[in-house]
Amino acid sequence: MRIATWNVNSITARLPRLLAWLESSGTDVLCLQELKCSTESFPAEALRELGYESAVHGTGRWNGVGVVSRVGLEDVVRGLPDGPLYEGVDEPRAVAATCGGVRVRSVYVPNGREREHPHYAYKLSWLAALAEASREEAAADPPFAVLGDFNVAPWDEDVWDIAAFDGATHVSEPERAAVEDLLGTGLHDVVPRPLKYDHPFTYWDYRQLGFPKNRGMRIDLVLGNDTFHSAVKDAYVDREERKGKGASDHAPVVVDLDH
DNA sequence: ATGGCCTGATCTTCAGGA
Repeated sequence: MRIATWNVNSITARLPRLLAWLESSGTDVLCLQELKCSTESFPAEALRELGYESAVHGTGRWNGVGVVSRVGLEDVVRGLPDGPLYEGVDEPRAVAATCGGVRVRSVYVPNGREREHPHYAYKLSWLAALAEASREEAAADPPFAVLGDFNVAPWDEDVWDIAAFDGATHVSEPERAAVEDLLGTGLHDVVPRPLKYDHPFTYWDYRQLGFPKNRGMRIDLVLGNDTFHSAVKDAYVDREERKGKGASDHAPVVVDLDH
């Protein structure tokens, strides 16, 4: 089974590339983030024509997550139990489903903006709620993984130049500790292969020639429990999908499972 | 060949992204 995660930065803007990529990559299950659409306006019919079912949690302009699968889609859960609100709003940042016997949770972790910003405290609370929501399935036997845009680079090597991130979000100790706590529930960081250069970055800023200069970050993660991790045959970042006109600023992370 | 931001909405400017 081939499972992937991809922050598409608008499903509407990315639809032609998404449909082509699903076919060319042979992906069975895809976790999506930053749909930037409502559940009602998600292009479920176009995906159905390719043989994929969809589970979507979106409210409009911001955020939005989904799971699409051609190997079944059951037991959909939208949101996080006891997830924090931001400015009184329960934002669509998580959706879980069971696809072909594998439980997946697609997540779009809050950005945090600045360390002093209320969004940063929200980010830490959201990650804590994610750990609680995942605790049971992480420790259980059936294959389970949390996949998505974590907006945290777990290690200094996961950004192109740690010196450029002095005082920034995404690399701070509390954010990394929150991801470490999530791993502590029984999950393993499935680090993908880069297809070029020496580090598997998954995001490159649109600005200032970020991609051509390989100024990237590894912030899209696949965290799998023991059963999931043991079944991993291969994992890589499909950087080809970051190329050219009409690309998302994130590349898909692809995992092949012996399952 | 990978090229100096992109997306959607409050829509000709702006918030948000990371």
